[in-house]
Amino acid sequence: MNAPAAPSLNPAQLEAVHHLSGPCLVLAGAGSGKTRVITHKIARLLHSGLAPRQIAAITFTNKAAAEMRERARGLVGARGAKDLVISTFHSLGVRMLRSDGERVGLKTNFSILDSDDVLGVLRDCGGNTDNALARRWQWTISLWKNQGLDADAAEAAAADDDQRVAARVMRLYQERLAAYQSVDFDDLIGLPLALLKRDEEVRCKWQAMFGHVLVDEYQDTNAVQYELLKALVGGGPHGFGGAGSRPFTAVGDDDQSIYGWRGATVENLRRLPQDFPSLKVIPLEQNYRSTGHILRAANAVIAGNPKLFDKKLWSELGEGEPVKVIECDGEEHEAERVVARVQALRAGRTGDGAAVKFADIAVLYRANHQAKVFEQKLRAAQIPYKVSGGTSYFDRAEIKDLCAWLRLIVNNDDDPAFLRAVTTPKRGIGHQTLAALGEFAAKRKESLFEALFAPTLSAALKGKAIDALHEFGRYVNDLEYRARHTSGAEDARVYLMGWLKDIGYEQHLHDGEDSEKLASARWTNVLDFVDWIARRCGGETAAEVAGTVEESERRSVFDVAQTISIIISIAERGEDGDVVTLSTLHAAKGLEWPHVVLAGVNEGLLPFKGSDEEMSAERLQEERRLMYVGITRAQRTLAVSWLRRRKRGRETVAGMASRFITEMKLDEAVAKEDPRERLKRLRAELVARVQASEHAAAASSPAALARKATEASG
DNA sequence: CATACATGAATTTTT
DNA sequence: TTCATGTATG
Repeated sequence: MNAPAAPSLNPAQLEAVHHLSGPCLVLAGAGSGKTRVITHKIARLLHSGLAPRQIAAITFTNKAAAEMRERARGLVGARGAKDLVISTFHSLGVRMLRSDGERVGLKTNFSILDSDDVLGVLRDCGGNTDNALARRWQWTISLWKNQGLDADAAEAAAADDDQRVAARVMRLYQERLAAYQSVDFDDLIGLPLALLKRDEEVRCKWQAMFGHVLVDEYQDTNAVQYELLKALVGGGPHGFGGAGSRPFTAVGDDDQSIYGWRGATVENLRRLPQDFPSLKVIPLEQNYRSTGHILRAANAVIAGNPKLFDKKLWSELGEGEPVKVIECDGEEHEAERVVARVQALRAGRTGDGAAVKFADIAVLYRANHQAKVFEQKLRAAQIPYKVSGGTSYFDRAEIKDLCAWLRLIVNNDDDPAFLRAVTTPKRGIGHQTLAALGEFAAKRKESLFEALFAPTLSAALKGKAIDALHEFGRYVNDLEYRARHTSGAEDARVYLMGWLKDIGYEQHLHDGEDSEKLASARWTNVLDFVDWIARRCGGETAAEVAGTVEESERRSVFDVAQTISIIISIAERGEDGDVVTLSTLHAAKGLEWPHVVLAGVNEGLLPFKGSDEEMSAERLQEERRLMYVGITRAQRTLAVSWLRRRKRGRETVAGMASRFITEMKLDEAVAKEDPRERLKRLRAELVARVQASEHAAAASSPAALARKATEASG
């Protein structure tokens, strides 16, 4: 995937790579080889004399960062790639705060709360409010922070009572975070920015550190991230932006901006030429991914949006096949037809007849719940698949609980783990106690766990609370000791089950869950997890670790726990071979497949329309970009399906094809098709079909199945 | 206070 | 359909 078709860079790419002296904006259309540009530019920068550590490439996801490092390694070798600063905005923020956070009142080993933790804190702040309200607050507060507002600014700008309440909760929340010596994800951007703005010494240090900053997916930046970028590249009268800044490269595509709802703003693209008058804007318009029909459909759809910059994709890959529209009776029918198409593609009975793997095929849709029917039908047809973008096994609360304990056992100073473990299950240690402990620890610049055994703690806390904390601490120490001396799957299982019994975890699940069924489902997950860890402690017959079936080495629980985050990330990456991908459109961004089906392309679903809000022009434009992103994921064939009847709530309502299907102007495309092209295509299809029927007759597979598949593909 | 039933609402996601 | 929250009843 993502393999460049061209052996060398095209003129626009070259220009982008060679522009080292000033600010540069690369408008990288879908499939135009932007990662190539970034990696080649990194190589060029190294060649021009910058040290690896002076080059910062910033991405949005860890996955993107890992991929970029991999690609860079391929180009400049392992030695050069190792010291490149390739990281996400957030991990760069962590780095800055770990190094200089003390200047904004943060001890060096502050904790980072995940969104579950945040929800808990917010519920506390609001006096044990219900989940839904707390979630709304979380949402609102996060958006505010993304716009660079603090509690005061938010309260001043609050539009109604709800927002005023949220702003007051935000103030409490910030106080609580400070007391816990914790930050949330948004703070990982906001606090470094505050740091750079406030402290000239620190600002100079970081500005001097990076000779060139590259930002990937620039259209996804929010206001605060843009400010942080400006602060990093410096220049200008106030040290931000303007003339005299360090050179940087922003790579993005306004047509692929699909994260406005979480604070990203295309404004950042609009402002870039204004804030940096010497900005060099370079559009990359040659697409190396998709065939003509697909690209034309994409261009036609996106033409419905006002454009910021002039840019139109073209391709040398030939016309390919026309985009197919599949009209379905309902969701079930849609899933059946999609499955049939998968089978037809796989049997090579469509397109140019090249061998098609399951992994070459993706089904993309607007909302997660749409995956369900496809899963059912794919399972029924025995087609392997993976769902990307859904909640992962490792995101489940119970698994995170246990991981927190293991993290704490391995690293006593992991404060987020401490906070989670010490309160799950509840053991009479509340936020009063924890706030006091946090404050105490912060003063001493110690982790919570260290602070817990300090003799002077008794000055800050009452005896009862201290007793509870000490008991917890002793228990964790005991667990740690035994974890080091327990190895082999069987003993590990005993150890882990004993631990769960000690902390009363099963009971905890039943207490927290009012449905018995759900509680036992969670407990089953826990048992799976225990088994999963135990197996990794080895010593058993034929333990299947990383696919090998050899007698494995015995490893201690401690060792296994130590590598748990790595194991999880590998398990999550799922190098799971030849499977069909089911994914939301959002999660599909940046990926590509030879064959793509866009499912449920209905008015109301894509463009999505909630129950009672009317759609603003901006919302519609973002939906259109989403459609554009979907179309441009396809390399060789694209099918778009929609539902004549759609379920909404309990009732079934008439479904309408999305306006985006009309906007693709498919009829026009076929009509304008070169007659020779068309003849060639039809003949190829015919040949493929004849071959297919021969193949079907020869194979033992039921003829009915083959007929069905052919039907659906034609 | 806990359980049972009714009613209403349903995006997108990374760190 | 499913999930979560609210209300009524024991």
